[in-house]
Amino acid sequence: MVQESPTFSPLYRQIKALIMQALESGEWRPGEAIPSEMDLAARFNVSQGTVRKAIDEMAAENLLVRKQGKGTFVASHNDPRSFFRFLRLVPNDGILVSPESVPLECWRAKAGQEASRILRIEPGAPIIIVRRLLKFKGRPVVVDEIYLPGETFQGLSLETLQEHQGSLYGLFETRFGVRMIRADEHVRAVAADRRTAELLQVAEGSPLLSVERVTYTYGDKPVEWRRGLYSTAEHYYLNELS
Amino acid sequence: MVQESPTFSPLYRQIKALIMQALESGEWRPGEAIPSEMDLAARFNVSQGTVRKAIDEMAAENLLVRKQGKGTFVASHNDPRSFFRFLRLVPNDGILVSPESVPLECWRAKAGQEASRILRIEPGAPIIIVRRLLKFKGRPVVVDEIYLPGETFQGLSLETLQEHQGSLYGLFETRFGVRMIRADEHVRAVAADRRTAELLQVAEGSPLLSVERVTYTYGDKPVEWRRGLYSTAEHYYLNELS
DNA sequence: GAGTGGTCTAGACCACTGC
DNA sequence: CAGTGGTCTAGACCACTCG
Repeated sequence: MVQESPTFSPLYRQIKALIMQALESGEWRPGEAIPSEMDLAARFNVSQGTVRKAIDEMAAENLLVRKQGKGTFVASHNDPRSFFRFLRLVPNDGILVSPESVPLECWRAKAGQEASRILRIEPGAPIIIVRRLLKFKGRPVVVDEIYLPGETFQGLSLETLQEHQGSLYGLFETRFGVRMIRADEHVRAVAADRRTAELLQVAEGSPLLSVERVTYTYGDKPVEWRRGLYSTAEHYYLNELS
Repeated sequence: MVQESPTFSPLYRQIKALIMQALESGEWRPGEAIPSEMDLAARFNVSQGTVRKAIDEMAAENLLVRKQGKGTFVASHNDPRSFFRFLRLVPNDGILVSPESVPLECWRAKAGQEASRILRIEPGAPIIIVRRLLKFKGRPVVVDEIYLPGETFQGLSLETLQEHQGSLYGLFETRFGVRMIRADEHVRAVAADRRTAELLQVAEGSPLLSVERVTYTYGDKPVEWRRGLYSTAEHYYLNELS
């Protein structure tokens, strides 16, 4: 037989793509329930099992959350269960506490070479830069410098950041309709510069974790570039390998 | 109706446990094929679909590897595809190269408080300590100090380590029958001590990544505790968040 | 009790591998 | 061509949630 399908894609993946598309278009908002498996099966003219397999994959990727007896929901960074999804910092004693976010600065700039390459925008395109402190139990532990494409985050200001309760990605979701899906982190050890040392109340030159993160939304589109400097005297960066 | 099953466990999980048990008992060795889904279904008196779901989970946990048309195989650290499974260090230029492992020392000792707690062995029980260097393109990048329970790794010597080609976990698998399944890593930034600085050819006091890893075999049994010091001038520690 | 996701089955057919 | 994993279906029943 002739191989007719060099790009063969099983039905459930096509269904997945359709659901993805609906998600991306905002047909269902974060936190809301999507239609039942039976309804989706009817809509796409496939069996429940095929829809199920599509949803299985999306649940595994943290795009959807299943709740037996209730329905399937669009994952949201405003859901308490997602708060620690992207923050891998754990206190030495192992007892997790929610950090307090202290916005320091927020200003406009034009994208330089690096920012334009990473965020895939034109050099010189508007960007927004945010600096903030993360405190655990009142103690400063992380300094973040966050680069955002200005077009996507129009109107973001220090006031917006200060008013908001909850996680930054929760704000991005509700205020700007941007859903953070996945991220890559590059971790290095660096020496604290003077300014950072003061903010984190450590000695100048003391070793800090440098965590560079690029965060992506649907379609692997980068929408955030940030560099965090972590003081790892009282905390560690946890990674589970399997 | 009365809730008869507070500890309800679906059939496919029971099957998974049985397959796990067979794996653990060594019924099939790393790299070997396990019986076909149909055979297992017959053996356990369930449908193929149920076996499939059990295997699906185990494949997702990297315990088994499926190969369409060929069969399902026991995952092995001697498989080239698994070489980088636990090493998250990437060169700045992004081009992966296999590191060269240089064993430096290997000696016997008795477990102190920390080692006994982490490896869950009696204080004073025999342990083996290995020090080694990891080189990329001839340059030293990582110093590892590895603590192993003596009982499990009887006969391990510097010569064994030097003779062996391939990954350390591959050696553990073939020589000692120990399969590394998952690991937790605690990452911090520290200053290079004099001895480490010399080995890594960096200045004393310069910042290094400290990567503490506890590695587990079947049944979440810890079988390795190691501390690595990584020079992150030419490499970074990569973590993918989702 | 109605509606949701979760499990289990049986059978058909497809895609890939190797003899 | 036989044997393997991979897909898809249809239907039955279970576990959970909520009104």
